[in-house]
Amino acid sequence: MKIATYNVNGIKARLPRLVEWLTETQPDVACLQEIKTSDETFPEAEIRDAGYGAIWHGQKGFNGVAVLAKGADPVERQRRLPGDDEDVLSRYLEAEIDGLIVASIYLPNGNPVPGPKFEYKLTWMERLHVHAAGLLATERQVCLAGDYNVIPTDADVWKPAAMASDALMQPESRAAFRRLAAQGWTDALHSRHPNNPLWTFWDYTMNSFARDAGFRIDHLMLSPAAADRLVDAGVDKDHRGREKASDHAPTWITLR
DNA sequence: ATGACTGGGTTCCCCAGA
Repeated sequence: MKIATYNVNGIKARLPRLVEWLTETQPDVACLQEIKTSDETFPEAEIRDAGYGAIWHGQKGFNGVAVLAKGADPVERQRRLPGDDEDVLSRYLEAEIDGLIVASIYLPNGNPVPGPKFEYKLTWMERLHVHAAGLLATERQVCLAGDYNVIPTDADVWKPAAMASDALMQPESRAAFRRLAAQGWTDALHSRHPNNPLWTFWDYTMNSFARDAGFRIDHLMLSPAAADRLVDAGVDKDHRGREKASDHAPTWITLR
C-alpha cells in the first residue's frame, strides 16, 4: 500500500498536474493540503475520473485538506482538530481506508516570530499532541500525513542560517515535533533516509529548485502497527520541476 | 531590511505562503 502527502498549493490551478501525478504514480491514499477551495467548488468529478474517491474539508481562498483513495471512498472519522471551537481554519481531516486510519494535516506556518500566528502554531501542535495520543491508544495502523511546517533538525534544510529566524525551525516548533514523535510515532522519511534527508519543499523565489535550496517539512508519522509494515519512503522530486508545479513535492511511503 | 514567485480574492492591487 502506497500512502502519499502532497501540498498542492491550490487544487484548481494544480488540477492537470495532480491528475497527472495520480495517474503516473498510483498512490492508494493521497492526503492533500492547501486545496484553497470551498467545499462547493472541489473538483470531485475530475478526481473521480482519475480513479479516486475523495473527502474534503475546504475553505474559500486559503488552507483546505482532502483525502483521496484509489478505487474506494474514504470514510470520514474527524474533521477539525479537537480542542478549540473558535478555530475555524480547515487544517485537519481524518479518515479510515481499508483498515488504515489516515489524517491529512496542514499545520500552521507560524510566521512571523514572535507573534499571534506563532502562538497559534504552538497551540495547534499541542492540540495535535493530545489527539494523536488518543489515536496511538487504539493500537491500530495510523498515518498522520501532511505539511507540518516544521524543519525537524538542521540536517533537514539546505542552509540552516538562511532560515534561522523562521517559524519552521524555531526551538519551540522543533520541541513540539520531537515531543509528538516521542509518543511513539515514526518519522517514515527519516527512518528510511537517516543520513541523507530528502527535501520536500523548494521556494518559488531565488531559483531555489535549480540550486536544490530546499528543506523537509512534509512528514508521514506512523503508529507502531504501521511502522512495522514500512517498506520504503521517497519524494517525487521530478514533479516539483515541471511546468506550473506546486512549491511542494509529493512525498510517499509504502507499507507491506 | 528588502524582495524574489505563485495562487486566490475583496482582482488590475492586496494578502498569505514558507
